[in-house]
Amino acid sequence: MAKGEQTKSEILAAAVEMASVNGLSGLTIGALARRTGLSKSGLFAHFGSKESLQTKTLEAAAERFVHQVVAPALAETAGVSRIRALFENWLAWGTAEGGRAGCLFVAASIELDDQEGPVRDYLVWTQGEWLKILARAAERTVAAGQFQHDLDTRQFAHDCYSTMLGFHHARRLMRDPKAETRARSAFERLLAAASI
Amino acid sequence: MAKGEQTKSEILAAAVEMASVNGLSGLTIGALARRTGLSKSGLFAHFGSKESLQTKTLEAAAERFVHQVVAPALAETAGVSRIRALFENWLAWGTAEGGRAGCLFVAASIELDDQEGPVRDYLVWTQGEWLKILARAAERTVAAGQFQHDLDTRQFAHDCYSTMLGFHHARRLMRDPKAETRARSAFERLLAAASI
DNA sequence: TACAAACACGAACGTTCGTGCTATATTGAT
DNA sequence: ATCAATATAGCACGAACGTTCGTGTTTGTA
Repeated sequence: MAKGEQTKSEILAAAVEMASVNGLSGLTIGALARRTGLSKSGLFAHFGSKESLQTKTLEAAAERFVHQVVAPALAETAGVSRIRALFENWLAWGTAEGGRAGCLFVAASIELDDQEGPVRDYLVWTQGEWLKILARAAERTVAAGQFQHDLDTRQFAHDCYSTMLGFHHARRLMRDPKAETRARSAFERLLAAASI
Repeated sequence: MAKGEQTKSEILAAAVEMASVNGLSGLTIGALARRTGLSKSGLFAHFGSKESLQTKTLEAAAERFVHQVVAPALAETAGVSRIRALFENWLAWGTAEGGRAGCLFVAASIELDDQEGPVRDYLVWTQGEWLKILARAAERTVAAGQFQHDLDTRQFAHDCYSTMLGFHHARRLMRDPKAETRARSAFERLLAAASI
């Protein structure tokens, strides 16, 4: 990896962390430069615009997400156990880094829901992909004979994600010690309702 | 109402709208002054600090929320119909103003989950109250014999709110035309699982 | 070893941020 | 009509914002 790429990926690693805490608009170039030990202009040159930095940060987060949440779950055999893995990995992902920093995508989803532009477009795309991944996992579970054959898999994906969002709220804002218990309880009921 | 109070409540009405779109940190004093036709300093004098403005904005939103969501539901007879009213009113609340402007509390919940301070504290309090309202409505439904007597009402409240958050995501970010259908479907399953 | 390309820096731009002062209107009670 | 209290405007501040520019410093290649 060339020097520039190396630096860029270090910047983006810090950017993902910072944006997870302060949001994408709270991700300022000055603060990011201070944190990475670069000058503002030196850092800026890597991206050309704040908007580009935001998009690249989301891309970097998506790469991590695939690595930490999706890929390990695909290692599980298709069916309920894979769905369980997706769910558990997501909980761990949203809780990572010692409890600090919620899921960047959740934060961005709220921040950008009224802000038109390419950053929003990219976010919508990733979120759509994530829902598709959940739906596809449900389809495979139907095919495996573990879920009802007439299950609305898109609805199932939607309900799963709602549960995750509820967890995020309970855990990060309310600091409810029962957050994980609540989330798992809701998730198990979803599984039960979908199962044969 | 004295002149000052009149102006202040007009400011806060605009502030709630603006913060619903841009978030609490995106609610800037300059933009708010421009919108209300006041000078920056004139507006500022009403609050003394940005933090106070944010808190007062949340308070104003809470007042509206009680008025539009909670109070009408309390007019319904206790039981499933009241819970349904709470749910439907919430959907309408999050969709109000011609589709623009999501729920300010949802936005603030994400924005403030890592930002310590009195604004966060106040938000946590309101969200706790909201969850209590849902739980209490469930308790009354149990007492009315419409829900199972051993229902975990706090869990029920949590699951309801998760469904609302899922709706918010589907509707505002994804612009899913089926958002309401999906939300109602999930909600009806919740009701069914809790019912006798 | 020379040289071009890639990389990073410091300084400054214009704008907006929140927040103070001080003075002037506007208001409500006497 | 007078006067004190309240309400708003004007102006200025230091800091931070994203961005641009010109200039060095590394780096890989010829």
